[in-house]
Amino acid sequence: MTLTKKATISDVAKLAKVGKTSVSRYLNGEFKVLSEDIQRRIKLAIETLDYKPSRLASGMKKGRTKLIALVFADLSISYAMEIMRGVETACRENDYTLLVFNANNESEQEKKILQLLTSYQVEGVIIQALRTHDHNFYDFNLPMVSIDRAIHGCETDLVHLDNIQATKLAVTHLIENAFEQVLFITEKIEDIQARQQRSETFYQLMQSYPQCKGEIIEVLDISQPQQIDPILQAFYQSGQGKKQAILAVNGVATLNTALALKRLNIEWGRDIGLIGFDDPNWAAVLGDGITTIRQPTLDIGYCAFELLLKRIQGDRSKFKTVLYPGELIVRKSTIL
Amino acid sequence: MTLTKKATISDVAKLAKVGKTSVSRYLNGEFKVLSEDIQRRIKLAIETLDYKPSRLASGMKKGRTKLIALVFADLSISYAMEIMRGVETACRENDYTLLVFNANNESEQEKKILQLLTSYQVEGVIIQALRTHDHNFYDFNLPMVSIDRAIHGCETDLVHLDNIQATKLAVTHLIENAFEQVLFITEKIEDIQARQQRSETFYQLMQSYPQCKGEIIEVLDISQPQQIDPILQAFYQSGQGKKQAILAVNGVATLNTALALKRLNIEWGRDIGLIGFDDPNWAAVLGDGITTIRQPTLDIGYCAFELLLKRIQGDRSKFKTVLYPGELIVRKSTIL
DNA sequence: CTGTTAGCGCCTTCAG
DNA sequence: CTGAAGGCGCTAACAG
Repeated sequence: MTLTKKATISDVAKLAKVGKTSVSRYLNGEFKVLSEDIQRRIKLAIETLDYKPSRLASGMKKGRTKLIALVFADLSISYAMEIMRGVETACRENDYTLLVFNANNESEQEKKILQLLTSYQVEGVIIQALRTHDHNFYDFNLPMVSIDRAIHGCETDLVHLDNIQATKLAVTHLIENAFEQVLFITEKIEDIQARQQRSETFYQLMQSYPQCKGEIIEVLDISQPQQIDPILQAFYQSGQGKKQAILAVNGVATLNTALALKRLNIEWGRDIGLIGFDDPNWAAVLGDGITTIRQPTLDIGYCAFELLLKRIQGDRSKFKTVLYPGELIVRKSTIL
Repeated sequence: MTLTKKATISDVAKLAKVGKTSVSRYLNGEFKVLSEDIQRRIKLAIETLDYKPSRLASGMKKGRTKLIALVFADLSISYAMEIMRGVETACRENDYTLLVFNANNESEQEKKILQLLTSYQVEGVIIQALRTHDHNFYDFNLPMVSIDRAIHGCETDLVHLDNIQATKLAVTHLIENAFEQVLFITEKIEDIQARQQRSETFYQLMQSYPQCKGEIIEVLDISQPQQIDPILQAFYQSGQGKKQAILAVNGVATLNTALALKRLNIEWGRDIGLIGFDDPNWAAVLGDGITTIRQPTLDIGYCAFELLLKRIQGDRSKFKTVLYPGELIVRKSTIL
């Protein structure tokens, strides 16, 4: 219930009748160089004063703020949230604190954020970059690890889903279930690595299965019915009794595809197959469940932090790319 | 591409051939007290040195770190995410930076977090407290606004859904649609305010409608089928031709209720009515859509920040509670 | 208008 | 083992 000013290290020192240095040492766990007696007195003083060391001050002095930043291209997708949970968990376990930023899909914003980071002397950054950026990442002298996408012209550790393996999983599943015509539907690919890899892998894999025809459609705004409905309709009508499926590039695409199918009165799991990347919590309950390829998002976030921590601690080894395998979650939507 | 040490205010001052004070003033926008000439020189120096002021240092000096904290009881629910987006947006617009914490439903953790906050000298806190806490919030001398739940023994500004109005919305809708038996299903209420208010309001409202029988069921772990399935089954069987509906206390409850109904082969929108608080993105696509009461989550987050900012800026007025009205989103699940 | 002087709270020599 | 002195980068008086 201290209404008094916040206690400082000097207050503690005074009360414990020791030098500030000893208190500082105590705070930093250098117990071997402190007599039992002094430790006890300091401990007591700290408790009675309810003293909390200022990380600002110590951070300024040592340059170690115990702050890391997490920068998202778009915070509004549930995927970002899941990643964040992983990072947050790792932070908590390692006594780091998380600054969260949302570039909001604006390059200008992303740039500003990066500036801010140096202002706060964060020790490192985990970033899901906005495509291949236009501003310079490379004059950015901070430990950094990327998630999802490599940053052009700026080598970093990188962690993301093994898109090739994951796509293979999806395609194999479709082939095994005797689908004869598959539409890969994706948002504007731009230079977003996951979308590129998934669509390319899809394209290449389909070559090896003559019994099944693959097709890729890139939609500008996947949430616009007028853009997506006719495409799906046309695809469906082109089926002519063939067994058809749709593969959606991510959670958003899956949801919007499902919505469109509803509007068109095409039922997945009966009229058509549906499978999507990401495994949002609603996937199990849409219709009789939608088959998905799940990403280990928590692990990805956690791993990103671990890589970052190593860099912060001085790891100078070659940049790593950590790929996490996807997991196929089979549900009714692909069992026609 | 500066590989050289980070520039400091002194470097700028030296290069611009002015005093540090002038640079400081420049940085703080006190242009009226600076000659054009000096301003120009400073500007130039800052640019050539790529100087970025350290918020740590200035924060330490002025006590204004431009940092605020957002503390969640549970970061894993999508509701938290949406709130966060609102807060983040407000932060961005006001040049504040967001520290995000997850108490992870552990009181111990929440306590630690609060400690940390003072370490970083955050200027304020937005908190979704863990129930009525066991540790002391009130010796916590920081601007603070709560979301969702009031904090027992610690008055703060508070912003959340108008649960009374929202519940009324739901009940009225059900009555208007001639339901005769309604089950309110909720997770363990404990002392979580939203759950209390919703269930109590439900209970009271039902008194005024003799034509409709209300019932409240509190489930310990709503995601456990063995806990929820038999309850729903029993309720359904007790119907005897009456028009029945289920009202779920939040998004999680809605989802789990839907899952259970699926398992029990009871179809919402046909066999039974279903309506839930919160409006998660999947609500529109579960079955033919689930009727919901939507919370303006973005606004709630945004508003929380605004209230906090006022407090930070010295507002000492009486504590406010801001209630946001819910919005009824009618879908097929309540149109039998 | 401008610069000098003290610190903010802490950590790091460097002598005891 | 311990403490005094100096300084991290910045700002707030106080002089000029």
